[in-house]
Amino acid sequence: MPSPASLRASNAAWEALFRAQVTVMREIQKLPEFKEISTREYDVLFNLSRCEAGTSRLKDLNQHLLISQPSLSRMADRLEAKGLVTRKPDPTDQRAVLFTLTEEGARLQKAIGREHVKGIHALIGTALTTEEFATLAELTTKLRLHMEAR
Amino acid sequence: MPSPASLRASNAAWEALFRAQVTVMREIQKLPEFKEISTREYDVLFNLSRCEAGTSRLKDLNQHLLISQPSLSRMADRLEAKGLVTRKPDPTDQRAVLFTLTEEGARLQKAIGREHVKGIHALIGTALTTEEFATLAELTTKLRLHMEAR
DNA sequence: CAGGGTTGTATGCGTTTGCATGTAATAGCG
DNA sequence: CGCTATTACATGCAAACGCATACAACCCTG
Repeated sequence: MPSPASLRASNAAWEALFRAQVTVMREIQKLPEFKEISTREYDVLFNLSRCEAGTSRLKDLNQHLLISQPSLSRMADRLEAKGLVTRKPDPTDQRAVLFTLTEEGARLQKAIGREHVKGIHALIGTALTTEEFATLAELTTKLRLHMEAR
Repeated sequence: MPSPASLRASNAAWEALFRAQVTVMREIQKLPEFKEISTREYDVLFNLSRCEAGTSRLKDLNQHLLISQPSLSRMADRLEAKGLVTRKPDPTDQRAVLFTLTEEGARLQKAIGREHVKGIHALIGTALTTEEFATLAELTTKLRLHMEAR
């Protein structure tokens, strides 16, 4: 049975984190860089760009996203149709499909990413000090790693 | 022109915050308390419960949510059909509609809220110390308030 | 106090989503 | 080995979403 103080601390933090995320994300969605593709689609391209050779299985990619597996499968259809990713069978597992950023996809991701960096900074750059941002990054990273290790 | 260090600090923090939110939210959506209603619907009930007399205009409510105004209007239809909220014209502005939690709606929100507190704690309670949670809450609250003041 | 602009909500419509399920490949167990 | 369970992805279908727009009430300026 956790102590009331411990319950309150973790809940207050999650609540505050979630509200902040909603507030920032509302503004991010209005930024010009997300006229061409949605934030969800960009998130897929971004996650792919962090993978070895811009390649990932759909399952592994899905792990880092909020959308369901069927939704990701269909989003992959659309991104493929736009020429931003390719689908290839995984040679080591015939069930799996490897998604890879095309050159075009990688280029678009980088272009949007650069704009996005400026956009984020314009939105929140003066909200906290550099030290506070660093602390925030540390704490949220620690939180995420704890979840992933569960 | 912001310094590169400032750009990096705010972006790294947002990136880490966002990833943590995705990771935690993925697990939250699987919790049993969100079988009956979705996390998005709960979020509406929760926000309403924080309003004076459980009442808010649709516009004001929408300010705190990621979904669009038309989506909220239709979600209100569904919540109304389930008997969780009521719609009444605002006497001070005939254009506006006041949403109010019904007793049933307030009861459900509290019941889910209580479960949710336990669920959150089970997910992240041991990820950080109480002091770290407090710092995280402070920083994310400061970030949100900065956004709202823009 | 008229007339055009603005604001708050609802609705038509095409798109995206999730759930349930189907299919094919792998893993694991006797 | 063979047979069932599991895993990875795709697809049918209904629900939910966002965009554009309609509509009505307010507001404001002359």
